Amino acid sequence: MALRYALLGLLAKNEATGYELTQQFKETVIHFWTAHHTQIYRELLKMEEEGLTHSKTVQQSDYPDKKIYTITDKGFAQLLEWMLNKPVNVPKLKDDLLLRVSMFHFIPTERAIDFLEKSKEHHQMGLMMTKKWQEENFPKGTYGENELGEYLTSEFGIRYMESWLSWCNWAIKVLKKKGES
Amino acid sequence: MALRYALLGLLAKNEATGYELTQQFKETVIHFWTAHHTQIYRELLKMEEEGLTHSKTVQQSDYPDKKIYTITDKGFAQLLEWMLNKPVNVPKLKDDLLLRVSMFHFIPTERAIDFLEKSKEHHQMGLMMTKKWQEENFPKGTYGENELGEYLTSEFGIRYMESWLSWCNWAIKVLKKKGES
DNA sequence: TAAACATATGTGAAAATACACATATAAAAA
DNA sequence: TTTTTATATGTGTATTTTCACATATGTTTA
Repeated sequence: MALRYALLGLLAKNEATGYELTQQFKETVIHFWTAHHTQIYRELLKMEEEGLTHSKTVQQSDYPDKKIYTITDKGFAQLLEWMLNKPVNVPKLKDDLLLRVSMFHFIPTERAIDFLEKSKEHHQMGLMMTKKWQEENFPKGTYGENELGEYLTSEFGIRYMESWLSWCNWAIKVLKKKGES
Repeated sequence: MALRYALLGLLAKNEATGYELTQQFKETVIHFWTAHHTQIYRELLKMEEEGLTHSKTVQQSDYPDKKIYTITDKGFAQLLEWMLNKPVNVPKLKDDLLLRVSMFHFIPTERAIDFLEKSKEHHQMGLMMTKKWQEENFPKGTYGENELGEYLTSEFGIRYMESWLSWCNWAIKVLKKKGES
């Protein structure tokens, strides 16, 4: 249900195609919401049926046609209604790596450290990219009127990844200490 | 698919009922995986059909009968096979509050701060409880042989909530600065 | 005295999500 | 020269997850 509000929130800032929305999910929304591209396209169709968005098809010669979506007044009204009057659901997390960590006592220590090292690489990469993105979009912490939300959540993403890396280093230390004994 | 491995991991440590597993999900697994109790009961039934677990029903006079599940050799073998040979999926997150934060530019500043203050309370509570749980279960950082995983992930939970709180304070400061102008 | 909470396990149906696949073309990289 | 990547939007199906509800009883709280 809330996927639509994520999409409406993005459309309230800029009109966009399903493809562009998918890219934005990977770039910025990733810090707090995940969705498959097929799910995004289907939700866009449903929202148009309900009059929350409106689309125009644009022909392109060398690429496939694209559908540009805009938010309607009704859509924006529903977005605000949700934001201000609907209860905040508990966060839902599924972290495959942490699930494995929770069973590290079943596997060899070296293998466990491998998992953490690989995960460190991923998070280091993500951290670098998000920092770069942040510098490009909010140089010296300056943000536009309609960018406040993105500014706050991208900072969340950075802090999350930093905290992840620091925890990872701690966990590796614990494992190495255990390996010695 | 991975829910079953979370359950097998817990059962590999101790036999348990569906009810108890649900409690454990709320207490410790919460830091990396969420599941509804009906989903847990259904997965347990399916796993038993597939011979990964085994159950015995225990009659109780004043409470309803309970089914105590144990992991089978086949179940443990599959758990290890998954841990060591299956690719690690990308984490999936749905955070309703952060989704709202990403649209804070649409609502009054005071209202936005309210959201963050309430969220701070939740995380402060969670942090306290997890710290208490950690002290009870791992006094002075000592953990048993089959508790390594829980030790590492509970520390992750604590650091996550601390980082959350610190980000929250930062965000509130940003909003207050904005409110002044 | 009534309501809520803890114990304990589920079913039926709906909604959300993921997986495999399909289509179509150009540019860039291996 | 073959493969991969980027552009762009989907369908059909399967799996996962949630929601509302059901059952049954003892204790605690308002």
